[in-house]
Amino acid sequence: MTAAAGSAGAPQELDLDAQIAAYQREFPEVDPQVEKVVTALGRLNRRMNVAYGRQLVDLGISSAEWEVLKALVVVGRPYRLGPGDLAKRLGLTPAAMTHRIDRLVTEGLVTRERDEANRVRVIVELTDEGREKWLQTMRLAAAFEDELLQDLNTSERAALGEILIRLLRRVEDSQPDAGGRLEDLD
Amino acid sequence: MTAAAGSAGAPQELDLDAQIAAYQREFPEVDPQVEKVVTALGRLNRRMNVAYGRQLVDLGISSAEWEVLKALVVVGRPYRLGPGDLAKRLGLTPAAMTHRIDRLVTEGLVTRERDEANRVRVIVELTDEGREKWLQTMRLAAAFEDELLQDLNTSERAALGEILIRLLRRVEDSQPDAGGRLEDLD
DNA sequence: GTTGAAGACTTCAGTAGTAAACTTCGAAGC
DNA sequence: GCTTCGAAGTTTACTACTGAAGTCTTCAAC
Repeated sequence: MTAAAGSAGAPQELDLDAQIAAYQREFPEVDPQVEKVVTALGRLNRRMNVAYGRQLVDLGISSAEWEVLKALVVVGRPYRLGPGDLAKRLGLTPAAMTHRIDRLVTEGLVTRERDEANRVRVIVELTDEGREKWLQTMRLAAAFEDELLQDLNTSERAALGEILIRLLRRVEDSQPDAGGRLEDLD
Repeated sequence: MTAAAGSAGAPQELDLDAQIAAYQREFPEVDPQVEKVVTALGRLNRRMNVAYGRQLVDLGISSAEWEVLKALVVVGRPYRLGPGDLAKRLGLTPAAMTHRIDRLVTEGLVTRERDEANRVRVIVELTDEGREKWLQTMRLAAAFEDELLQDLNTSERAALGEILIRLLRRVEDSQPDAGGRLEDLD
């Protein structure tokens, strides 16, 4: 889940086949089958992100805020991390985390306090309200995902998952980690 | 293709199974199979975007610039569009397009001139250099995509494409278009 | 015990985006 | 032929991010 926020409107996309045709016209060496898979993948992902983004708007938080809540929930109780650690996990600079935390504190979704045992450190902790907000996002996301996959039976889902994981492993191998900023979340 | 640019480093991600386990621990109602498919999809897409982004860095352009080149190439000769039309296609505000075009003009990848037949309008046209730059991105992207899909035989590729398109159709139906910004491209 | 270096976070300057105000050209009404 | 309206782009104000500089605490060395 990630996505959407601004609102200049969604891009006006060509039909998938028209897009592939344009690629073939302008760059004949392209393999249409490969391009179709890749383009569909990107487009599906984008649409999903738009959907998640709308759900977040309904819940009154931005996807930037959601990312932070998710990172805190995933580490488990007592739902604490330092700003620097959060920044690494989210792929942001510490400076950006400072501001995100400011907003979340203002909204009561996390607290920020100095670590008394080691006063250089700061501890960001999820509040009950923050945890509840995250649970709400999960309920909406799960409903959307169930609907999205409703046309696929169990074996199709398994096959899709297996192929995606195979592809994922291949990119991760060639991209041992490190790297360039990204855009989305899980 | 879209992606990466900044450089606070890539997010430090949990292992896929560990991530699913965390979701199950914190939100037991979740369907692990569904979550696995969705998470793998998002993660694969992100990794791909990182890869595309690196290629663009190597070629000396940003993904913002690349989006504009692509839109112009896709319309075909004489590779012309107005700023407003470009903004709609890319899902940006006209204001943002003004600045993107500024940069592209400075780099010689597009030209901007008033439409003499209708002096309210501006015409953005791809230069030969801009078209060549786009072709270079396609050559790199195609090589990466071939490598990515090398483990899949033709029927697996076809099956994957078919499923993705089925899912895409479902989201597009429930999301008749309109609305929230997005992040990636094709 | 004071000094110096390292680490963790924040602050500052610069960039790219949105939203909204503004400017200009073209078309229509009278 | 002037006036008004609308469409197309640009400018302005504000937000969120990066990268680099700055501040404050801790730890090690002397």
